[in-house]
Amino acid sequence: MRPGHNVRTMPVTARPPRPGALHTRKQDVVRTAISEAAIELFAGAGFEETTIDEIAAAAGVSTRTFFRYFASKADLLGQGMVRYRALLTEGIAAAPRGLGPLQVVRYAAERVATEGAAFPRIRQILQITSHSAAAREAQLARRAEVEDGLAKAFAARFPTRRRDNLMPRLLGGLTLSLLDVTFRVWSAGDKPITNALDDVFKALTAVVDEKAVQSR
Amino acid sequence: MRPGHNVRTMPVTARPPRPGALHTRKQDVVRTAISEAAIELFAGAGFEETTIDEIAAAAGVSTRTFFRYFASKADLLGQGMVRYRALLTEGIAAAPRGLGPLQVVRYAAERVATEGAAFPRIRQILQITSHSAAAREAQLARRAEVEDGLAKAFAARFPTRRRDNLMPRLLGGLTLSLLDVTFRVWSAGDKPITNALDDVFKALTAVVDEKAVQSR
DNA sequence: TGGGCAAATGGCAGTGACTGCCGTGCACAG
DNA sequence: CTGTGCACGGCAGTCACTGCCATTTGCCCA
Repeated sequence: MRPGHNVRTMPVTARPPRPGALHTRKQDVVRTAISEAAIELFAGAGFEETTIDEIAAAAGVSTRTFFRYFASKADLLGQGMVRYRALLTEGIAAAPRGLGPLQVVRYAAERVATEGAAFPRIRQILQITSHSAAAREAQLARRAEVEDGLAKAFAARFPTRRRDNLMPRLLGGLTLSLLDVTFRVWSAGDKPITNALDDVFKALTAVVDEKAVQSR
Repeated sequence: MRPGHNVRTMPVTARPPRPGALHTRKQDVVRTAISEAAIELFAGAGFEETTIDEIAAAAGVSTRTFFRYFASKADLLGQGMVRYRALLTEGIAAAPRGLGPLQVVRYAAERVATEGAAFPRIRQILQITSHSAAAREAQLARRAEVEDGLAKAFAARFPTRRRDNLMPRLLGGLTLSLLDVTFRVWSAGDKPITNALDDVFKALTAVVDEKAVQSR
C-alpha cells in the first residue's frame, strides 16, 4: 500500500431502495460507469499507477463520489468476488440431491467455470491481477468472505450435529483452491475451461487416492 | 485501508550483510524491537487504531526508520507468514520417503502445528487478526506467496512430467486450507492442537471417501 | 407553475500511510 | 586523527480516505 489505509468493509453496497427502483437503477449506472472506467485504466496503466482521481475523472464524477460507491480501489476490484460467491453458493444449493460432497463441489465448480468464464471482464481482471501484487491482494482480501459463504452453503446442504462446522469449512477451502488452480491453468493455456477443470479434478482424485507419483 | 497506499513487496528483508554478521545482528535487534512494540500495541488498541508513529515511538526509532525495516503495517504483521512458510516447506522436505502426498501433507501440518503453536506470539497474532479485518487481510496477502512456496516444495518432493504443476499447486492450497481450519478450531476451543488436526483430517477423509453425511 | 423535501453530489480541509532527498553522527579502517 | 560508510532522523510531497457543509437535482404536492 502506498499512502496507507486500512481495508474495511464498504459501507456503500445495499442501501435502502426507498423511493422505488428507478433511483437504484440510476445508482447502478453510476456504479458501473466508475467500475468500467477503473478497469479500463487498470488494464492500461496498471493498478497501482492508476489514481482514484483519474478514475473519478474518467467516469465523470468527483473523487468524493467515488468513495460513495466504493470503499477503496481494492474494494472496487473485489466486487467481482461478490458475484463469484453468489454463483458458487447458488451452484451448491442447486446441485441434484444425492450427490456426495465432492460431487457437489464439482457441480458448483463446473457451473461457475462455464458461467463465469463467459463474462468478458473476467479476462481483463485476471490480467490485471496477474500484473499487480496489490491487485492480487485486493482479490484475496475477499477470499475469507467467500469461503465463509461457501461453508454456510455446504453446511445447509450437508447438515451435521457438530458445532464446529469442520466439514463445510474444509469443503469451502477446497472448492476455492480448486477453482483457483483451474482459473490459473485456464488463463495460461487456451483450451476451454472445462478441460482445465477436468484436469484439476483428475489431479485431485489422484492425490486423495494416494496412488500419485511416488517420491523419487 | 485508511489513508491509502498500495501493498507492495517489501524492499527491506534480506539486504547484503556485507560488513560481517555483527551488523546484521544489530539490525535484528531493531527489527524485533519494532515488531514487538507493534504487536503489543495492536493487541492493546487494535490494528487500525495503532498509528505507525506510535509504533515507532514505542520502539524508540523514528517513523522513517520504521519504513526501513518494514514496508507497511501489514507487512509487519505478515512477517509471521514467512516463518510459517519456512516451517511448512521444511516439513515437506523432511517427511520420510515413501509417504503418499496426503501423508506428507499431514506430516508437515503436524510439524507446523506443534512447533508453530509453541510460539507465544502466535496466540497474540491470532487474537489480533480475529479482531480486525484489516489485520486478517494483511495475513491473507501473504497467502499466495506461501502457497507458491508449498507448491514448489511439493513439486520437488513428487516430481512429474507435467509442466502445469497441477498436483503440487493443489496440494499447496489443500495444505493451507487444512491448517487454516485447524488453527481456527484450535484457537476457538482449548484442546491441544494435535486434536484439532486429527479432527480435521478425519473430516477430510470422510469427505473424500464420499461417505460423508448425505443431503437431507 | 411554484415550493419544498430529500437524496446525490461536489468541494474542502484534515489525518495517516508512505517515499525521496538530504544532512548528521557514529563506528571502524587507515 | 581523519576519512568513509552506514543507519538514522527530519522534511516535504503524494495519495488514499473521511467528516462536514453547501449546492444541485429530482420529484411529490399544493
